[in-house]
Amino acid sequence: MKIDKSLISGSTTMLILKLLETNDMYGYKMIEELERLSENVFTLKAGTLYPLLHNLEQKNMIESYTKLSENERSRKYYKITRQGQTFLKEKKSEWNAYISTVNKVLGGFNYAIN
Amino acid sequence: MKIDKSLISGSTTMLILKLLETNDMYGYKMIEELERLSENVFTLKAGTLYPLLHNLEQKNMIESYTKLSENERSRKYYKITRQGQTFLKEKKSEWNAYISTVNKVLGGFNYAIN
DNA sequence: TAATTATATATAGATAGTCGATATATAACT
DNA sequence: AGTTATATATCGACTATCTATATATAATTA
Repeated sequence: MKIDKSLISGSTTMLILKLLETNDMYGYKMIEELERLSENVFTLKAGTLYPLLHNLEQKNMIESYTKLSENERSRKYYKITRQGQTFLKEKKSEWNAYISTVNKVLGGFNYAIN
Repeated sequence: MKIDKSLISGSTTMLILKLLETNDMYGYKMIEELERLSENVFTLKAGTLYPLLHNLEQKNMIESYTKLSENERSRKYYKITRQGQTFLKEKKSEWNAYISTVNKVLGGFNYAIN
């Protein structure tokens, strides 16, 4: 199912931090992972991800380091910081509050008198 | 709980159409109703709502009519169209797919090998 | 009665998140 | 040798939302 992109707005940061909670990861891999885990629903674009990563690093939510292998090219890995973990926890709480509130409005009966 | 506004992005149209599914309503009342139903979580701003209503009307999702009362001022009521009802149904499906996908990513274990 | 607050609608400019397009570079494949 | 996949980056555009401002009337308060 195709989902209106604007709905996804705002949750990307949370999802990226969630990926990093488990493993350090580089940008390109995040795109693939998000696609895989979401079963092709979230197809994050490079033009969205990289500026977002730079922004999160600037805010000290993540840290980067470059890892080199002999036969591999250098990749820029990101690691979630203590601050980033706290932030993720907050975002998850907000997310839960948000969906329960939307569902309240969607599911609830409207007693309005107008 | 205070929720990051950017998370809410995209669901406003759906929530407005949901309100209109039950009753015809005027703009100002929608703001109040959304605040009441969401228990003060969604505080939609007039500067957001009115352009959104104009946009929905232009797309034939809603229709407006002015209702006058002797001792009351004139209010601009909105009514959901057949097209708007179909659209709302779609938005709800997207919404459900969206939250289940986010939760899949948030809750799931990460088997990634990097 | 005058001033203020609540109701009601509207628009302009700013900001944030995302996208498509484009650029660059290297590894792998044909 | 040329193309495709991998990997990172930036720019300009678009959309949704916000704040601020404007206007007008009804209701309340000083």
